[in-house]
Formats: sequence, C-alpha cells, structure tokens
Amino acid sequence: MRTQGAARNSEAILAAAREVFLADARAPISAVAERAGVGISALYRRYPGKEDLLRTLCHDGLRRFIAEAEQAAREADDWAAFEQFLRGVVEADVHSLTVHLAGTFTPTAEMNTDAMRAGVLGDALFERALPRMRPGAVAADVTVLLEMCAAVRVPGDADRTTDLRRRYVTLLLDGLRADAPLPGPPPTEAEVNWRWRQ
Amino acid sequence: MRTQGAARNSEAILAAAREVFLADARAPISAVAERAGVGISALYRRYPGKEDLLRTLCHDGLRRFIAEAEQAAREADDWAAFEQFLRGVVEADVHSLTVHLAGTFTPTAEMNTDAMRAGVLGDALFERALPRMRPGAVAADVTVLLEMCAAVRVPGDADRTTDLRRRYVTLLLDGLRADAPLPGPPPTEAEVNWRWRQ
DNA sequence: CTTGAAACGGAACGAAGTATTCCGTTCCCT
DNA sequence: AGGGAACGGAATACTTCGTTCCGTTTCAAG
Repeated sequence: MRTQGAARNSEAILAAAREVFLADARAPISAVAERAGVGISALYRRYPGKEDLLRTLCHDGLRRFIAEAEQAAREADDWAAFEQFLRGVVEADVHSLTVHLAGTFTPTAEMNTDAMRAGVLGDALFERALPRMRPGAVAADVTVLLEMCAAVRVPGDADRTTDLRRRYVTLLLDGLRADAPLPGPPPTEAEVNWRWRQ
Repeated sequence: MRTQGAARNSEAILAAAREVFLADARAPISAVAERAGVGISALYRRYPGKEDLLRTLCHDGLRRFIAEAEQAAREADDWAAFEQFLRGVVEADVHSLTVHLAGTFTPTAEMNTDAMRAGVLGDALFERALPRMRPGAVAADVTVLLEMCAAVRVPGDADRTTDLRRRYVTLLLDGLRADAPLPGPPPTEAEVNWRWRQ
C-alpha cells in the first residue's frame, strides 16, 4: 500500500494543497489529490468541497501571519522587530497564501476578525519602525512590498524560491531606509485590500 | 453605429487585448471582444486564433522593451541610463506583457532573436551601471526586480497602477545602491527565464 | 480468524466555460 | 443601386472540472 494512516493522509493533503494552490490558485482539485498521492475521495472525506479546502489553507496562513507578527513584536529594538516581522512573513510564504487565494472563497466571520487583527499588528510594527523609515513611507507600503516578494518564484524549487526572496527582502529593507522621500501618493487601504472584496 | 472604421477597430482590439490579458493572461477571447466593443468575428477577421493575438501582443512588448533599452543607452551618464531604462520599462508595463504572456503561445524564431537582443541590451545597461551598484548584484537581479514591479497592480485603474509602480521603482533603485552585499547566490539565467521554456 | 465500519481509489456524471465556425445583416465606396 | 468588406452574435464542438458513487481495501476489536 501507499499511505499509512488517515492522519498521515490529512497532513499530506494539506501540504499538497499548499504547494499546488500556491503555484496556481485555480488549479483543479484533482491536482491536489495527485500530488498528495491519494484518490479524490480522500479529499472529499475531509472537506465538503473545494472552497472549504481553500478557506482552510488561507485561514492557516492568516494565523501564521499573526503568529509571526506577535513573535516579532517581542523584539526590543524597533527596527529589528520590523525586520524580523518582514523576514518571517516572507519566509513562511504567508503572503501568497493569504493574498493569492483571497477571492477564491467566501470568508468566514472569524477570518475577517483575524484579518483585522493582522492589520492592527502589522501597523503597530510599522509605527515602531517609522522613525527609521524613509520619509513618505506608510504601512500600506509594506503590504505592497510583501506582495512584490511573493511574486518572486522558482517553480518547483521551494528552497531556491526562499533563498531568492531573502535576497530581495534585504534589498527592500534597504530601500525602506533610504533618505529621499517616496514619490507619489501612497497606496490607500482600498488599493491594498482589493482582493478581499467578496 | 458604434465604430467608425476597420482601422479604428484594429486599434481598439489591440488595446482591449492588452488590458484584458494583462489583467488575466487566461481570459477568454470573448472578453477582449466585449471590452473592445466589437463582435467576435471582428477579432477572427484579424487573427487566425487566440494564440496569434497573444503572440502579437507579446512581440509588441518585446519590441517596446528593446526600444526603451536603446533609448536609455543614449544617455551619457551610466547610472542615469540604467535608471531611465528601468523606469521606461516599468512605465510601459512591458514586463507584464512579455513575462505574463509567455507560455501561452509558441514563440516564433524572430521572437527568440528579439528576446536575445533584449537580453544583450539590458545586460549592457547593467554593466555600465555596475560601478555604482551594491556588491553582489547581477544583471539577472534586474529581471527579478522588474517582475516584482509588474506584481504591483490596482485592478481597473491603469494610471494608479503606474503611479504606484513609479513609487516602488524608486525604492528598488535605492535598494540597488545600498552598501551591504546582497545575500545568497544570485538568480541564474535559467531561474529567470523559466517562462520561455516552451 | 471474523466482521463491520472507516477510508479509499478512481471511473462516471453533469455543469461550465470557451475557441472557433457560420450565416444573415450592415456598412462603405463607387 | 449594388457588391464586397466588415460585422454581430448565436450555434457548435469540445475541454475542463467539481462532485458523486460504488466496489474494494484497511483496521481494530472480539
């Protein structure tokens, strides 16, 4: 046989779903089953439908985002806290998870609560780092920067993707500390959160 | 009536195709017709099939990329030339055009030639700017940076998208001039050009 | 060993979505 | 007025998935 137990399959399915849907949010559910090495029914035994799987995945990402933010907030140095936060979020590829998948399902009330909390935590980290930030930078910029990081990918090589993203987070952090002001009106809340409009 | 002539329709179709396919490379061809305010047959009169439209669009983008590079190369100051190149390519949203659409069609021989020429021109601009670049930066980094810029988008508002991208090009350019070396192995040619593998 | 229930695998089904074709109609120019 | 170029958009012919179903395998308790 191929799998050793129901619990093991559950984990395999979640991992496969993460890989597959991060590579393409519109991937067919059969691709997830195939990747996990299970049949389709193993999937439907656990989730009522595709949307539920997507929702679970996204919510997990959101929770992870919150965890990273809380962890980073414990750092005493303000800029170090912000840097740890950015690097943590990028490392966990949380932004792809939350942003890429948004819009593929209808969010639960709890997700909205969590999303709000995530925003508050992120803003707080940003505010602490603000004194050392270049003039004109706003919290919404960070969201965009995270999105830009998520756009970096080496298909089929998660490790290499992470390596490259680390490289560019470094570059972005340096860019955030430059002296010159940032040009143009900063992104608004709406421009940054359009993916969450149901 | 709605349109004023065949020539006008040709332009409308190309413009609509750019908008629609940049928003979603997998959009149906009917969306293009709708956006252009024409029927489907107006499209098929001009292009044998979907792939040909995509190919035309992408090739136009490639040519524009080359034009921007040649234009920027005329600038005397090395860094200014590089900066003008980056800004020009981002402004024209050429990278989305070439990178987003790659893989949706089989490229012609001429496209491959042009793609190669584009690479050479870009590398030359990078080499000129190299002395003022942070340690560890390579030409392939620029490709990734352009890709990151293309990830910035405000759906349905092209002007605002351009504004925001200008904002982050500024940030990226400053990041490219920081003092500290960039961490990790730089991206390889293959990692940067995976979209062109047929 | 039994044996009943939980887990599965994967074919089959049905609803969508979509590239392309076709034909009747409108436009434009002479 | 007339003929061909351009069109609009319904109809066609597939393809692509989400979901269901049912026969089979696994597992643990007796």
